[in-house]
Amino acid sequence: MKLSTRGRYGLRAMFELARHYGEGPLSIKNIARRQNISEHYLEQLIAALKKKGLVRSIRGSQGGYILSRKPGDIKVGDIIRALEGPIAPVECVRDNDSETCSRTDICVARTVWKKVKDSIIEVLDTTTLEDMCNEEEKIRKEKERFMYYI
Amino acid sequence: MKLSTRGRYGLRAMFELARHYGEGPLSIKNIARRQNISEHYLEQLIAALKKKGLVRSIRGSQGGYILSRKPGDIKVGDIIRALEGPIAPVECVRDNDSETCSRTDICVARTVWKKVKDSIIEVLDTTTLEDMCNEEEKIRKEKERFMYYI
DNA sequence: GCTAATTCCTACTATATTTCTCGGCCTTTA
DNA sequence: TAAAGGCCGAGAAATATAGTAGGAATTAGC
Repeated sequence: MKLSTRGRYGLRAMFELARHYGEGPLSIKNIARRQNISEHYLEQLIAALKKKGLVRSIRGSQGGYILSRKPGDIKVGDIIRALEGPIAPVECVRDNDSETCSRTDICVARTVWKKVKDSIIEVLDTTTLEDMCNEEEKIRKEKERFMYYI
Repeated sequence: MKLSTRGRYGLRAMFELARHYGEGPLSIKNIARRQNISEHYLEQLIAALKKKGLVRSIRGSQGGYILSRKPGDIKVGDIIRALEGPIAPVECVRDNDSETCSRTDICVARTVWKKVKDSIIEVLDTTTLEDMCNEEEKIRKEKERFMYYI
């Protein structure tokens, strides 16, 4: 049950954009270098993010990408969904409708997967890019304090 | 972030064994037929489960497999781990040690994945095969009551 | 002891998915 | 008008998944 690089790289790229929110566009080359991701590959990921309206592009020289809304309004879940499709450990719990499986035994497994799905979504949809920025700041300060005492 | 058939089939097979716990061994052919899984493929999955000590085999004619302990003592997490390896959405949170990433930005993403991992494990390790059997029974009873009123 | 049922084992294959590359066109700023 | 940078589609390479094939070893029952 691994997340592919799409989701991982994508989140890192979006985090990079969040860190520089309000400072003008960041180019793919720039993001790719900072996060150590293949440029062309990242291009495709960002295209998917753009399609879902999470980023806006500015074309031409000195162009690049910016978040389409403030970091606090972008959930990690939005990013993962944009890049990996619906969040669901198995197909049969993808949609939230009440379709029941034909066989009870399968349904019981389904109950487990449903719980897993809900718990994943709970985490991803209660964490925003802003939270991640705050977290980073916290870590930075802790490190600083640590250095002080050396 | 999908679970492969290994985990899905494996859980269904184990559930099948749980349903028949105490009734003697169930052959692969039997399980495969009941759960509609390729025999040879299931064989490989069960081999992995056996290696991890979750099932015991009885060789020869009339042989098959039985759970190595009672359904209440087998967590869904045990099964998934046996078939898919460590439960972790990304590599860097696989082990519970305190290895910190060299780059802070990655670490922040890591914090998110760590939370996801913990929430998945929480669900999978608090659900046993017995729970699934009880769940099935509950569903069965509900259906029965429903039929009664028609 | 023979036969049928069944586990056990190793290898192989086909397909799908993921990850990344290539090359070129279009847009905008300096 | 040149350089920076987004946009786009095809496809290559690597890896993982899902399954196949075939046969050896073991045991119950006759």
